[in-house]
Amino acid sequence: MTRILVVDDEPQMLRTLRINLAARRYEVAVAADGASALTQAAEWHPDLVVLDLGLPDMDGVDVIHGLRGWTQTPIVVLSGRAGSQDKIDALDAGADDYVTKPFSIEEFLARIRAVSRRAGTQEAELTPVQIGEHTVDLNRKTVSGELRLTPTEWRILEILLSNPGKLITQRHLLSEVWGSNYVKETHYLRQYMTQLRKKLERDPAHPVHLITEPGMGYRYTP
Amino acid sequence: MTRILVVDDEPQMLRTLRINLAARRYEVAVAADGASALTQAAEWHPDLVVLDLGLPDMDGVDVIHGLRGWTQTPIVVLSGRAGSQDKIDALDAGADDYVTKPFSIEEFLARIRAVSRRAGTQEAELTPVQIGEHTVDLNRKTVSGELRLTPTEWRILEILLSNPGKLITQRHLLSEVWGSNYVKETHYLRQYMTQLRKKLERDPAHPVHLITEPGMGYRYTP
DNA sequence: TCTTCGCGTAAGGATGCCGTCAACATTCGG
DNA sequence: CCGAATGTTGACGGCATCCTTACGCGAAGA
Repeated sequence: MTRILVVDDEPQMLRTLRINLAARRYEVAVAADGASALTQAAEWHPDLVVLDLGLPDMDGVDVIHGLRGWTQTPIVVLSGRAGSQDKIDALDAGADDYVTKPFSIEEFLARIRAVSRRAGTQEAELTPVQIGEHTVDLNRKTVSGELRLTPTEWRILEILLSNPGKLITQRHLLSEVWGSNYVKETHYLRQYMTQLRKKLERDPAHPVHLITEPGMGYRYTP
Repeated sequence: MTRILVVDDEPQMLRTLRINLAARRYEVAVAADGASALTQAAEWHPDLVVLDLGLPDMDGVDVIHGLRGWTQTPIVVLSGRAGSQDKIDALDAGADDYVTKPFSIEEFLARIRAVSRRAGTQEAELTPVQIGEHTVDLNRKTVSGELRLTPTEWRILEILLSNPGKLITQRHLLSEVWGSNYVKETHYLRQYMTQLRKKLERDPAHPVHLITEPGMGYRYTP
């Protein structure tokens, strides 16, 4: 399910967007100012951000810069200002589309689809993955054999499994799962990797699929 | 250089767009109707298509479908029709953005940049490199044949392989890998070059790809 | 021929990282 | 309000990687 973060300070607009997006089966989170938008995005990792430029605490373009510092998540800007310079600034800062109020909700949804279609090459239905004697289905978040994984375990596994054979640096894992302030806390990873191996590997002491690359990171090998 | 195909039947508009795009160092080709647009696109393989919906010979949405049948090239639609249903149809057919006339040329250019920026992020993959009988993939940090390299080995190899044929001075390697305070410690390099050759070269005593240039530095020759 | 210098190779000790166990804090559902 | 599941933190032994030292070799020059 596509996760959308809606950033707007007008309760009326927030309500309208949330209802319409939820009706289309999007998973929606909201933020009312720039600061909480940035923290929300870092924690929740939305697939798309809808951003109103008229925020109370900071300039909308700065919010775009803040997001683009670490993520390529599509950004659709909403704005009451129709001036072309505003559009140019927002688009060049890294926004993917710019919609001026008032707008048709149907057009807005079509633009959401267009933008996330272009971004969503990864969304192409991941096939279930075999790890030892277990089958992991990332789409349905299920593991064969009465096994249950915790949310954090899923987030780690998701990153590793969707890049088969590729080395994922500790830095990347930590910043994706815990946020960029936790880049040094490598013992988190050690902790959860042992958990995952205990649950998934046939012989947790000699892992075959969840491999450590000393000094660098971890790797899933099929 | 980015290649843009402009499809429009009004000579005035064609002229304006071509001049403005050329001034921004885009390479421009033009087409005046849907049929020639499709053949032009097939022959010329543009990086982006600017498409006016009001063509004389066929419906604009059909042109989009025709393009989307074989290419993912970004499409920016121009249209005089501001109706939201037109936008929805075009976007859902596969267009990436929709601009209504009249429009600011600067805004239009910003949207061109935004769309082609998003399309460009999907590429940028380094191709694996052959060394003797081994294949080295810098992206995934893998070597064919159950071989594993240490972090320092990777950092050295990364510098050498991304400059094929070029001489890399000892000074440069040392300062990149160990820092500028270690510029004199050339024995570090000897140590690690031996290791790399042992792991990668067919005959480590007579290297073919990881070459020493006495007194200067090292070189990777494909 | 002898000397000097830079390079390649080998082996051993030091360091830092990793895996693991265990305790504590926090969250969540009943 | 309580208990269980999850997340966080600390401690410690083992081991891979890195650094260091030592020595042999060959090329260039005196």
